[in-house]
Amino acid sequence: MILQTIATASLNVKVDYNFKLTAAAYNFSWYFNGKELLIPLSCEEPVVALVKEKSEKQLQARILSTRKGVDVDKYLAKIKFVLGIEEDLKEFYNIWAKDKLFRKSFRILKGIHLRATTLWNALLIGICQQNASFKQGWRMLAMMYKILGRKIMVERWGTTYIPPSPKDILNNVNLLEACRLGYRASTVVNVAKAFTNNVLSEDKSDEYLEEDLVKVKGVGSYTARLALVLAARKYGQPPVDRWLKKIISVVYKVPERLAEETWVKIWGKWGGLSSVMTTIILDAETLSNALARIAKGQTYPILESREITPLTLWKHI
DNA sequence: TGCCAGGCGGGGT
DNA sequence: ACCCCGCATGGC
Repeated sequence: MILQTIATASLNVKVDYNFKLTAAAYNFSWYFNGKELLIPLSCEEPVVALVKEKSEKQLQARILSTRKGVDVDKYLAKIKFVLGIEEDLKEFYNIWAKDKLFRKSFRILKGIHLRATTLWNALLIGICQQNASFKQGWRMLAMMYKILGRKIMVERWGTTYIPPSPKDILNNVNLLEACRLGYRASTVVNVAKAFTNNVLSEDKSDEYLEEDLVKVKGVGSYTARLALVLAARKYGQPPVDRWLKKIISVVYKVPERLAEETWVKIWGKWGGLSSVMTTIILDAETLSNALARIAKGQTYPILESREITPLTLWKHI
């Protein structure tokens, strides 16, 4: 069964937007090939979108499925939200251009937006980052897609994977072991149960607050906040892990206990976006390497890096 | 080998 | 409100 194009649309971009960086950041090879971006839109049907640059300020989106009668308008709205092409970051840029830690990356990264994902997938991403290196976390997530997700064929693209649904996880708990999640596996199961019990619902993903998400055992403040950033573009409460806490305390010369407060003072309502951007700026280097780069003043990503970084992940996995 | 890491919860104070 | 520890797994 091959997914075929059932609709095509042009998307006008009105804000500062760098498609390639946005598509590349924290992505896998089965979703981005350097030119075209594949966005999974629905696991049931299944439906995906393929997006590429058409011209300056214009993207082309194709919607692909196995049947014709899908709700094109609904999916187009979803594609726009995922891409963030209506997200105005002017205020964020004003801070970025002047901030001590950020300013050197401004020219390189201006126009990058975070791609949004589902609440469920955002929680999986967060759980995989818990007490693990950046590489280990993304490898764990990749294994979940490959082992528990749905492998599908897409016309003029090839193979891709749809992330496993909560049901897929609960029906194949035995396969989680092969994903090498360690003790994080039980948190994945708890979150999957929360979705199948309707404690959490994808439809309400933009209504949730941190306090709603941390009710799930294994989901703490960091994971909840990261999920709100990635699923709802809620940036008000920044995810601050040990890595970022230390970096903030070094760069701004404050005790670690004041790191979050300092971050919010600098970034205001954009703190959550800045937290994720910091990992991109420093190529998600391990803490000691990140601090060495800060000391050298290398506070911008190496776009052509041969190592695995947030912006080159898609070349490796 | 034996540490330790982009968290977390449970148990202490 | 804090502090402290154990925890699966992989990397060095």
